Amino acid sequence: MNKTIKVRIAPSPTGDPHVGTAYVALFNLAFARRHGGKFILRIEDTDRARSTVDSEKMIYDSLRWLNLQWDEGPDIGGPNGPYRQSERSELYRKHAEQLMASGAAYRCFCTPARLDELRKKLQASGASQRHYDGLCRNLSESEARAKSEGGAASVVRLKVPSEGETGYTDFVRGDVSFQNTLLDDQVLLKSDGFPTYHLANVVDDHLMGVTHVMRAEEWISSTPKHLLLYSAFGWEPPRFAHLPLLRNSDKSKISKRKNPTSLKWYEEQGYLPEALLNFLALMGFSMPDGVDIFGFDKLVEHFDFSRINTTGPVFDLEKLNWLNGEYIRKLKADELVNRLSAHMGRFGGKVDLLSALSPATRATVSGLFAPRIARLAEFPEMAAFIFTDALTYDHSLLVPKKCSRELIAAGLREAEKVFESPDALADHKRAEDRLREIAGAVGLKAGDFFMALRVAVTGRTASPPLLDTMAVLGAEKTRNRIAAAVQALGRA
RNA sequence: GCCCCCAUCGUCUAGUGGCCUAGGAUGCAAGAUUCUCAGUCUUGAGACCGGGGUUCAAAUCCCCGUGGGGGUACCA
Repeated sequence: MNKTIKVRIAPSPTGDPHVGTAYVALFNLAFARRHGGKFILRIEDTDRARSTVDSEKMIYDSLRWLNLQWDEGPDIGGPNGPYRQSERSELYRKHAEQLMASGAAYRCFCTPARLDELRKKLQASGASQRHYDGLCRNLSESEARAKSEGGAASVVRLKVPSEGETGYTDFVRGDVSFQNTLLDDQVLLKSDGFPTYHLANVVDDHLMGVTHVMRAEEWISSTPKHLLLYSAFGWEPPRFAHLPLLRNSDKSKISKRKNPTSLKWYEEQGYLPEALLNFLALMGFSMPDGVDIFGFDKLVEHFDFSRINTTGPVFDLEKLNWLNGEYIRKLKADELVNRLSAHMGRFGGKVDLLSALSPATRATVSGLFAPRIARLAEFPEMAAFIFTDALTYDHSLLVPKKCSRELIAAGLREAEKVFESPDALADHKRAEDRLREIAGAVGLKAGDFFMALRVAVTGRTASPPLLDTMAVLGAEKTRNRIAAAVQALGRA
């Protein structure tokens, strides 16, 4: 009789929603789905100074944006709530008392100053032993009561065995063990009555029925503390798996100084959620067949701890950009329009430029730019010339290198005539042929002439194919722009 | 300082003792396509941290170095 698998992520609502949270959530969710288990979202807001409701809301928003849906959480409830630690204080206090009653924990009255001193002394000596000397361990009940009643501040500490070792088998790393003598008597309850991470975490995971704890590598050295706590309570601990830590290019733990870490940023830049998820999956995980592009369902299908790496992957935006471009190019025409429209409506100028166009033209324009952008946010800037009526020309661009201004002007004037007919662009090939004829007649190389036309029509030297672009604008606008360019040349 | 984790192309990785002359992807370079840019296609350069073992055989197992990272809080 197997217990239902239950996993969780437990972000702290401090600051922007972190890409590392999404990373860990992704693998937790994949594992849960793989085994028909449940995925819990728990908010760890025991740090009262830094936690904010705004930050909590952004966590929901970002995870939803990524479609990392949880089965239980503060916002949707569940059988083992509340799922916000600030609402569970009483629970932690009771459990700490239970530990004191059983003799597994004790009240400690040592001041931060004394602790500091102990730490410094030990560091200086270079010895390998625990920092806290356990002074208050031996306080009698009456002594402790006297101090308490005298108004002395206290914390609750766990009695960590002074011999033996605590170990476990990590699903991704194998056996890991620590000497108990090196582990400090952990603070369980702070002097403000709030639990530390360790206590809250263990109590919650147990009470919520968490069977597998999948978290980042930075928690490895906390694991023995947690194991000791489970044992102090007489509880069966969950199984642990420590995921590699995302890194900056200098291999240090990913940080916002050196990398964009806010999920909001990725959304604003126009990374597709499915592309970001795919990229995150690539960080430390690989498919049996080696493919790089795969969706969440494929990750679920092939998820296995043996396919997770132990080495911390460097977070490389270049590869994300490539991957995102691949996803953009794979989008169906109407879906691409939807994504671009939604993105423009939400970010940047908050104006959906595409809405000014006919449905058919929207699809055409989107399709023209899809292979040219890596992020949705690049579109409004790159396609701006489509939507504006006032282009400004740079003469040096209008006249390609080694071309004479006169010839260009003459060519443009001829081209202008071509677009006097409303259906001049009905047939791209015919229109292109006519322009080539003009180039030849005026004495310009076709390439140079097309470049001049491109600048005249778009104001820039890089654009989608000229005739496609002109067709989107229509004959009239095309002609007007060419005329404007001729004028601009005249003024030069 | 002490404890723990880790180590294959610049980067993400495949590799679980012989299929390895180390594979793929990205990035880079070159070429093709071409009205520019992008895309697409083709080609190229590019790695087993070092030293000892074990073995007929080691990128793969063991040990020692070295390097990197994380932890060492009344943060999480």
